[in-house]
Amino acid sequence: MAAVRTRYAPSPTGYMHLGNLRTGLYAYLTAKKAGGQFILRIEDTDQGRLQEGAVQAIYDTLERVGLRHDEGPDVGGPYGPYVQSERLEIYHRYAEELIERGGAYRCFCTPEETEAQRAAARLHKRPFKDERCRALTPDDVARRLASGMPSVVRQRTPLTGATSYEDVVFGHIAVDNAELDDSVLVKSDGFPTYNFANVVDDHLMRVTHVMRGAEYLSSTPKYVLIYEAFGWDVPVHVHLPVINKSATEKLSKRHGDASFEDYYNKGYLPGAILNYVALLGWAPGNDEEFFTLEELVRSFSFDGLSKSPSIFDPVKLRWMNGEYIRRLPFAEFHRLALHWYPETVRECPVDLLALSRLMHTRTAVLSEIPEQIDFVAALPDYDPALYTHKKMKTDSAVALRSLKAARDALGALTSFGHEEVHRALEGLAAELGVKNGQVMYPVRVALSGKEFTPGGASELSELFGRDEALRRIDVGIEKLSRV
RNA sequence: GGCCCCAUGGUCUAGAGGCCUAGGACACCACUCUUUCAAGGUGGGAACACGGGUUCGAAUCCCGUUGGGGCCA
Repeated sequence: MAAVRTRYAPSPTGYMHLGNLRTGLYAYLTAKKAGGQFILRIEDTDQGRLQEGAVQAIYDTLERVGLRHDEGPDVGGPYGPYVQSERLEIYHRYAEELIERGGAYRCFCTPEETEAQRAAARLHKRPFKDERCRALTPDDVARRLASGMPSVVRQRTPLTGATSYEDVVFGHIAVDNAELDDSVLVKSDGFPTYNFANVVDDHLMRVTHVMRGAEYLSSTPKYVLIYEAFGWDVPVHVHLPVINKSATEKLSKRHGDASFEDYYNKGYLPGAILNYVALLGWAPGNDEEFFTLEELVRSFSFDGLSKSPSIFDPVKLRWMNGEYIRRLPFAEFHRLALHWYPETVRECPVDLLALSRLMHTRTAVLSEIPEQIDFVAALPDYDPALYTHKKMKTDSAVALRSLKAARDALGALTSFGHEEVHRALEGLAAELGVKNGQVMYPVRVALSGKEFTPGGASELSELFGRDEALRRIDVGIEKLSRV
């Protein structure tokens, strides 16, 4: 049996949405699991929808998630070109051959005429087959062509019989040929449609497993007919369940939905995104849910693919990203976090490593870092009402007393590590006969001006160092004195 | 509308006739740890769409209904 070859064939029409990425991932896994080749092909025949920079975005995304293609526009390969707009000659040649073989015909109808036939077909509840152009003799065609009449190439779908194929995930799919429309294969501008280009390219590029979204499930019989008309082997088909945004909406790149770029730019790790997306529509058969790309290659199997569409859950992605971040070696987390520390924080005298240590378990998404540390470079102005906290049993009087005592206690420390500070504050609470929180909470608020912070009073004290810590406590004392 | 496909908690899913008192994960709730918030630990609520068959036995097989999705318009 020939080596397994799969292809990922995105259209450069915008950012890469996650469902698309997952299709690429599964194609990659299928090829690599079998030691075969993974091909990248750019499907840019829909010239109207091309987007500037979209091809680059495809390269960048594949690179970031580690899906390396063996053949493609940038790396070359024996079956190029790998960009459809550069293959026009090839499509024309095969279109002619298909016409000769009876699998297609030239249609000279104007859009109006076609629409009229369509309407008539609809009225009779029949699929659209262009009876007039189907009946044209070779001479008629030659004459019209010579006179410069514009034309398209249409698939000649059989009037009788049935066409079927075995889909790996959906099983036996069959349709009556009489139900099929004669769709356009080559447009009047000379560009092929997906319907034609995908078949020609997959065959010429020796693709063994065609993997694509389930939305193609019901048009695949038409493609099978084309393979058969050419006398080509029909590749294995693997249709993947679609990923929806909600029960009623699907993920669309037009709405700027879940695109890889969006998540990547927000500080999601490529590995986490890929891992999450791998599990939408595929399950390993056990309870594992963390996989590196290599592990996916090992575990992946068609058996685990599901048939029903799934809904993309950003909340679970966020959780998974948090897990990935927590599992990062500390040095690696620090390196990543640094990019998200504002200039003011990077330039202030706090120990950034200590800050990162506080942030490591508290970061689910990198982009959420700035707001969590917005009190570090400068103490924000805050409402002294913060000092009143029911659960901590503090009010302004308790807080004021604690802060004053803490000021003295901390001022006397010779070492300002968080353990020393913690011990000192604990001792202070005992001395004052109050609960730990009645001292800790006000100190933490004074240090940060915030209700919630990464780390508590002692960690923040160490972070700021004695001078800054005492200064902030003084500000708190002053605020409370004015209440 | 025609054709194709799908159907386990809110979500992702395990389950390929008895192992199911339906398992895991996210989310949610409670408790715990505790110097706030996270993280961690413990516990909890929550599903086989419905109706018929087949079978000693069905989430698992068959048919229908309902619901959802896709393709062609």
